[in-house]
Amino acid sequence: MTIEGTSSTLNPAQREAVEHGEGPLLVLAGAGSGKTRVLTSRIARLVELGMARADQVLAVTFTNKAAKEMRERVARQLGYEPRGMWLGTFHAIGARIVRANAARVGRTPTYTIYDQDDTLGVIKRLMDQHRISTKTWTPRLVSSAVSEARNALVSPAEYEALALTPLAKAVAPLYKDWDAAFVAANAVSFDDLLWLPVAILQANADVRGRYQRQFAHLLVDEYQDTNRAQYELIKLLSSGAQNVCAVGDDDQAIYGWRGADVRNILDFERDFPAAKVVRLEENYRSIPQVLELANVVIQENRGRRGKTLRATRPDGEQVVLIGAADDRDEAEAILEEVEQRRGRGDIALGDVAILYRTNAQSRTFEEALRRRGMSYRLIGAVRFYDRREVKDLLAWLRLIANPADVEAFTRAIASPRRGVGDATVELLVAAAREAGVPILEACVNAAIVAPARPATRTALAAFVDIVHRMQELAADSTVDRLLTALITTIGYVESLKAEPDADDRIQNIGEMIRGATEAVIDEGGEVGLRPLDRFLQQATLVAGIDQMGPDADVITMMTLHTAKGLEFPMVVIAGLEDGLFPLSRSFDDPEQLEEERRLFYVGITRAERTLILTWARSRRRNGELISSRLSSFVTPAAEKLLAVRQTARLRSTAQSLGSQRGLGKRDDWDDDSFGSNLPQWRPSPRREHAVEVEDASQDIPSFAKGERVSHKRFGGGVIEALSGTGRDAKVTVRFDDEAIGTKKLVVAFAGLERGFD
DNA sequence: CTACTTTCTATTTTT
DNA sequence: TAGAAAGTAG
Repeated sequence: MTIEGTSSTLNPAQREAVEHGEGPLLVLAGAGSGKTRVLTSRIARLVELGMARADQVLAVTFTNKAAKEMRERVARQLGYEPRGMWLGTFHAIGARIVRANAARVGRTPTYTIYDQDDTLGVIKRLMDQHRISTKTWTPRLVSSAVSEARNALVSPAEYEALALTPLAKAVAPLYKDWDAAFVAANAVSFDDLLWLPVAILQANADVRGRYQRQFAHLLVDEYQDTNRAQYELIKLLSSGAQNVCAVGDDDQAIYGWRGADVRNILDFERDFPAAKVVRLEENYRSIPQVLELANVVIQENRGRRGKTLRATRPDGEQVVLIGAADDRDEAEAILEEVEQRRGRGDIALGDVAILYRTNAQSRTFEEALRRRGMSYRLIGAVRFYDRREVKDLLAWLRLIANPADVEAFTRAIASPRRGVGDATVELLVAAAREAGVPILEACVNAAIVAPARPATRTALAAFVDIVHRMQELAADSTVDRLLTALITTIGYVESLKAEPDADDRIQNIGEMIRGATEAVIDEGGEVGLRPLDRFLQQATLVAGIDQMGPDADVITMMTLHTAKGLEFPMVVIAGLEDGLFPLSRSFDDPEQLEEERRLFYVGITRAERTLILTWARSRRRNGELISSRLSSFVTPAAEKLLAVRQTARLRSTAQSLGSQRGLGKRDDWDDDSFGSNLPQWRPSPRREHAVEVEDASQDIPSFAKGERVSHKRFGGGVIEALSGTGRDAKVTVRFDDEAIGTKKLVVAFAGLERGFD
C-alpha cells in the first residue's frame, strides 16, 4: 500500500502548480493525478527558494497520517527536516491556536478535548438541567444539531432567532448554555476546535495580525471537504497576501453530512479573485478499464465542475461484478477471487483492500477470513483509544491533567468501582457547577459532601488523594511511568481479571504504555507542552486511519470513507445493493444520492490493476434478513464495462426462486448450512436479469394518504404523504400535538397503528 | 452501592 | 443484533 503519486518527474500541469508564485491557486486534482506530489514539491520549492521559511508555511491535511507522510516527503525533497512548519489536520492546528490563546476563551493551556462520547455526556446533563426528556429528542440528535450549527458558524443567539422546528426550539436553550458547560470543565468539543479559533481571530485584531504575518503561504488539501468554519479559518489566516493553495476534487466530496460544503471549491475563484486554476486530469494510478468505469459512474452527477480522467497506464483486466446469494456467500466469493489471483502469483495479500459502505459489514468478512486462516487488518472500526480499558485509563490521566474535566471524573471514579455510585456523582457534578468549582475540588468540599454517607465521603477522599499523588508524579515523570504507577495504585489490572476477555484487555494496556513511551520521545514542534498534555491530545485526535501501521502482507479492510487518498493493486467494493450502497436514506434527497455516488467513485479510483464489485441478493442487517437487488449505481452503461458473474449459490437459488415466484417466501433460501461446498466459478459472460425479486412488502403495513394513525410516542396523526416502497417506505404524518408537528417516518420502524391512540 | 437481568430501540460515513 | 437504559435483588 502506498499513498498516491509515484511518478518521478512532473508533467506540465503539475509543474505549473508547483512553480506558481504568489497569489491564490486552485489545483483541481483528479483521483490518482499526483496531487500529493504537487503539494510536497510546492512546499519544498517555497522553502528552497526562500519564498517562505519553514515556520511560515501552514499546510492542512485531512488526516494525521497524511500530515506525517507529507512531512516526510518534504523532508526527503529538502534534504532536511522542515522544523517549525505547521503541518497537520484542521483540528490539530485549531487545537494549537486554542492552546496558545486559551485565556481568551476561558480555558487554560491544559484544556481537554472532548470526543463524541464526552460531548454526548455534556448534552445529557444539559438536557437533564433543562428538563428535556432524552426520549423526545435523543442526545445524538441534539448533538448533531449543535454540531451543524457550530460548523456553519451559527452562534447560540443566532440559532435561537432562527429556531423554527420543534427540535431547534428545544436545542436553542441548550446551545445557549453550551459554552458555559465546556468552560466549567476546561474542555472543548471537536467542533469547537474549529469554532474557537475562528472566534479568537475574529475578536482579536492583535492575534489575527500576528498569525497573518506569520503565515506567508497556506496550503489546503482535500479542499472539497472543508466546511464553513474551516473555510472561514483559512480566510482569516490568509487575508493579506492571499497565498492560498487549495487542492481538491469536487468529484470526491464525501463529507457533506459533516457540514462540508462543495461550494467552497466550486466558488474558489469568487472568494479568491484572480486565482489561478490548474487541472490535473492525467491519472497515473489505474488501468483504463477502471478509469472508464469511474468516468461513466460520475457522469451521472450534475453540479460538478466536470473533468475526465485520462489513463496513462496500459490496458489491463476487465472490472468484475459478482452477484452472490447472501453476505456470507459474497465474502467467500471475494476470498476465492483473492486466492486464485494469489495462486497465479498476480498479487500478494498486502495488495488487497476490501471496501464497504458500513462498518457492520466487516464482520462477515472477518469470520470468513478466520475460517480460511487468512490474515487481515481492520482499519478504523474500533479505534484503539476507543477501547473501554484504554478509555478508562485515559479518563484518569485526563483528570490528573485537568481537575475540572467532568466527563473524565465520572468515568474514572467508576473504573474500577470504588464505593461511589451514580447518585453521588450526579450530586457532585451539579454542586460543582453551582459553586463554580472544579469537580475534583467539589469531592473534598465540606459543604458539598455533607449530605453523603460517611462511607461515601471516605471513598471520595481516598479517590482525590490518589489523583493528587498522581498529579505530583506527573510534574516530573514521563507519561509511561505515570501510567504504570497509576495502574498499580488503582489496581486496574486486577479489576479486569474477572472479565471474559481479560487477556486482550491487559494486552491493550501494555500497548498503551508503549504508546505513552513514544509520546515522550516525539517532540512534534510545539514547545512548552507537557508530555502528558501532548499524549492526551494525540489520543483524542487520532483517526482510525492514522493507526494503520507499516505495510504488512495482510488483507486490508475499511470503509469507503476511510479509503480516501489510498490506493491498492486490488480493490474489492462489496455490498453494491440498493439500500446499502446507496444507503436507503439517501434516496429521498438528490444531493445525498450524488454524494453516495461520489463515494462509489472514490472507491473505484482506489484500484490500480484489479477491481471487483460484489453484491448479495440477501443480507443479514441488524438482526434481520433483507433481500435486495443490484445497486442502481451499476447502470446499464456501467454494466457494459463489466465482466458479470454469479456464485454457484446465487445461480441455484435464482432458479428455485424462479419456480416459486410470487409465493413470497424469502427466508427459506438463506439458512441452509454452508459447510464444504465453497462457491465454484463458472465463467458466465452475462448476468441473467431474471433474478429480479421485487416485493419486500409483506410484514410491512401499507397506509393511504389521509388515513388516521397513531404512534407510540407521538400520539395520533394523519398521513399527509407517502414515499418509497418496501422496507424503505416512508410516511409523512402530521401529528395532533403541535409541538411534535409533521414527521417523516420509516414505516418498517415506526410501528404505526391504524386509527386512534 | 453494585451487579445482574430485562427491555427497548435504532439502524451511515468521522475529525 | 447489539448497545444502552431502566429495573431489580442482594
